[in-house]
Amino acid sequence: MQLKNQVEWALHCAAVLAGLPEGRYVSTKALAEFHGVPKEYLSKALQGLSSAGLVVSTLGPSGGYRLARAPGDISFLDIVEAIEGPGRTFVCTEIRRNNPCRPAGMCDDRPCGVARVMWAADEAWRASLRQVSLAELGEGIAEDVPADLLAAGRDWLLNSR
Amino acid sequence: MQLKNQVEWALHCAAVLAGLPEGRYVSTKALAEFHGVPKEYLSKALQGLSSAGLVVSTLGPSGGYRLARAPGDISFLDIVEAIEGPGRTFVCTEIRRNNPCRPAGMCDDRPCGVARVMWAADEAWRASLRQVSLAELGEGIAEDVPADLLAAGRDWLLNSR
DNA sequence: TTTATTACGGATATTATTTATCCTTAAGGA
DNA sequence: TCCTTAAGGATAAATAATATCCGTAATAAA
Ligand code: FES
Ligand code: FES
Repeated sequence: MQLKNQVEWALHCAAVLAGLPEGRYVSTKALAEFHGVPKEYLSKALQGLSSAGLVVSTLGPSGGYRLARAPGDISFLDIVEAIEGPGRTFVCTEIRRNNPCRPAGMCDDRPCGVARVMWAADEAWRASLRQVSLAELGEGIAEDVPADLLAAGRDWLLNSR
Repeated sequence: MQLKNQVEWALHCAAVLAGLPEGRYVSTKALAEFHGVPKEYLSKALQGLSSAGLVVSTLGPSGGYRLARAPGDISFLDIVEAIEGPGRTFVCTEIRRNNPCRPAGMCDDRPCGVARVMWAADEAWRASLRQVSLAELGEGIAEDVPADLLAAGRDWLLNSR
């Protein structure tokens, strides 16, 4: 079980957009070249973010994407779910119903004990992702990479047309 | 991203084995019929449990599988990892290295800030699975299904040859 | 007004993974 | 000796991930 590579791409794109001056847009082309990933395919990920309402797009020259909300109001979970969908990692196919000793309809209203545990773990994962925002990601990154390099990246993106 | 259906099968098989009297073995055939899943394919999952050291197998008539340890000493994580492997759900392909503004080798020793957050969530998921054992699963199931039905299932499995 | 640029979405191709079946081998019990 | 069983390799089918291509409409700049 592995998350799609789009998740890594989308998170990095969101991180980049979070560092931009207000109101500036960056195109798919610029984001793709900056991250070294295929433009057409990255586009699908960005469309996912867009339809989830996390980013806003605009057409035409100097168009592209910007965040729809403040970085502090967008969580990792928001982005991961925009790419992966809202489904759980564990899906129960109700194999307990095949048990030859089980009366039909037996506690069908209650999820299976196995599923309850698996879904609790899923929820722990989600909770962990929900509590980190793009703003906090930015703080973490600022500790790793010097301010002048971050500024250079910003400039590269804004002037790459 | 979705766990394999084998995970559900393996967990249910383990739960069943945990409820059996000490020293009794149950065959793949019986487990497959009990759960209504294809025998040959379930066999692969059981082989996974076996090579992970979670169950012990024996050959010949009245052969099959039993747990290798007490139910209290086998966690959900043990079983999930036996099927899914030990890998993380988020894999970092180091797209930061493609950043045209980044000096080569820049903090390559430290994982990317994005990966750190994703891996922390992975760890939360694992921790959640690690802290529930088959014994605890058994307690949860005993609350859902009456003792006589559990006994009937046990008998069905032990006499199905 | 024209032109270049862009997001969007559908169609399609390629590759990898999951799911499943089949068959041979060797071990163990009756 | 014969039947049952786990183990494991080979292979096939179905599904999902990865990727490319192209047409359309919107938009800003020239
Ligand atoms: S029946 Fe699906 S997890 Fe138990
Ligand atoms: S480079 Fe892989 S998560 Fe940042």
